[in-house]
Amino acid sequence: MKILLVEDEPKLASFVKKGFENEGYEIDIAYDGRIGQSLIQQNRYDLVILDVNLPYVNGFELCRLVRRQDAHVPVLLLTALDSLEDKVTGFEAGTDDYLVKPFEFKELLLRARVLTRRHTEAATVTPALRIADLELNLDAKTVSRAGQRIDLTTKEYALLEYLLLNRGKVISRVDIAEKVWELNFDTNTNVIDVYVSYLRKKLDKGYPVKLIHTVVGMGYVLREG
Amino acid sequence: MKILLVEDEPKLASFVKKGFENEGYEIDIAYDGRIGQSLIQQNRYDLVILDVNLPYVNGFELCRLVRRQDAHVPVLLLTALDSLEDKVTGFEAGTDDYLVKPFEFKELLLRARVLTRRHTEAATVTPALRIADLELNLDAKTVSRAGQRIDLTTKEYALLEYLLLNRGKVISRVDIAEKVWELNFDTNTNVIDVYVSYLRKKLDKGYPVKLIHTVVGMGYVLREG
DNA sequence: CTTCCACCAGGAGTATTTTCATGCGGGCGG
DNA sequence: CCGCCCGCATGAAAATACTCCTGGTGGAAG
Repeated sequence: MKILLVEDEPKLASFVKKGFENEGYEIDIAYDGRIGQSLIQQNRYDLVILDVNLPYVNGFELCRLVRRQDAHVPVLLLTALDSLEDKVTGFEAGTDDYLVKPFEFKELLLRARVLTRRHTEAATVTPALRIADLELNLDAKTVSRAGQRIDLTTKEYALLEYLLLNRGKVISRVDIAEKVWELNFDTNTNVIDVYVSYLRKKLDKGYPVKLIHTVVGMGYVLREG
Repeated sequence: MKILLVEDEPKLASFVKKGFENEGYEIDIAYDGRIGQSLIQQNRYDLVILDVNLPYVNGFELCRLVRRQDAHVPVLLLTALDSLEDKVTGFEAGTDDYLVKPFEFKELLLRARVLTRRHTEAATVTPALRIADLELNLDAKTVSRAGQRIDLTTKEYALLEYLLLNRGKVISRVDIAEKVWELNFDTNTNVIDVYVSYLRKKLDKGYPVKLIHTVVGMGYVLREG
């Protein structure tokens, strides 16, 4: 989530910057309207926070400019001017919110969250299982180690997913047979061993740190080192 | 443009009502939380304005209720409580804006406009779906690759749209059957395979980068490379 | 009547899954 | 100490499952 703050008071700017950074936002600062303008043109922000009183180009102007360029970036005006007139000007310039100084940072954060909410909603959250540098994407059904994509077959994937869900625990062959192969009775097959071997070939081969470990007489376990 | 105002102070309510009506809005009033709740359930509003201190069901509760029902209606909380705590509660309940009494009507109007604007924009502006150089226009129902227009039949389009909405995710045949063909039962048909084949011929043939990929035993996925 | 679309069926070609056979190594009894 | 057995690993073949394409049918639309 990337924010642009255009604010000429250095103290306030750095205070706000720190606050957002603590919340995991990435934030750029411009100390005057002209710099703000060029940053807006060069970057894609998720939110623009503008002070109104700025050198060279004021916040209202800047807001209009943003709207002419890209109607979708949310804008929040931040100003000491509490008069209704100014609010009208601000909203007519196309701002999405208007916060009057002095304000508490927490409120700015809350309002910023609302304005950026729809973006995060649109972005699909991809839950990922991981251990060490191995990552398993449940949506894409893909696996990567050290960023390198590894193609697995259905059974290989199912086995790895089960082991990864239980990483750190020793899993018996019986458990694996039930959960991954849906075999409840005892067929004397070594298919599990074979698939563990396949996974080792694809996941551990060539890496100094092995992730799949055999516990003799017990089963298998996924853990680092 | 239809608004619901839930406010137990008759004077303020009728004042606000008149104001909005002068601006061409249609506005319903509920004098307590319970009535508000039932109105929300029966109608489709473009904006809901809630007082926080209400008989029976307070504004925070009502806001949460709205969010549980329909995440998209904009909500504006209107209250005498100026404490940060209450603002936090309000925003956590899912409100889009928070206005402290006493306020000037004009400001309420401005903020209401912003909220409804954002909503209508979001509803009408349909961004094109795309992956790599493939682009699908949801309004025009057209598809192009590398700028070249591609004609698809209705079913082909429906299938592609579904895959593109879920790009990056592996989609099973069962899902496709349900969502695109509306088959919930298991007919042993291979239409899906056939249509994927059609899409491949039209979309991927002749391009070095294939977008439609088969994940054996799982389904299909749209991704680059 | 012709064309286009949606769907079905069968078989070739692949990929995956399973089985089978063999090898390795440690622990144990002789 | 030595050989044997057990549990495990692995390569390769066999069995199976899956996917894809071609060609064809019926029906709707023009």
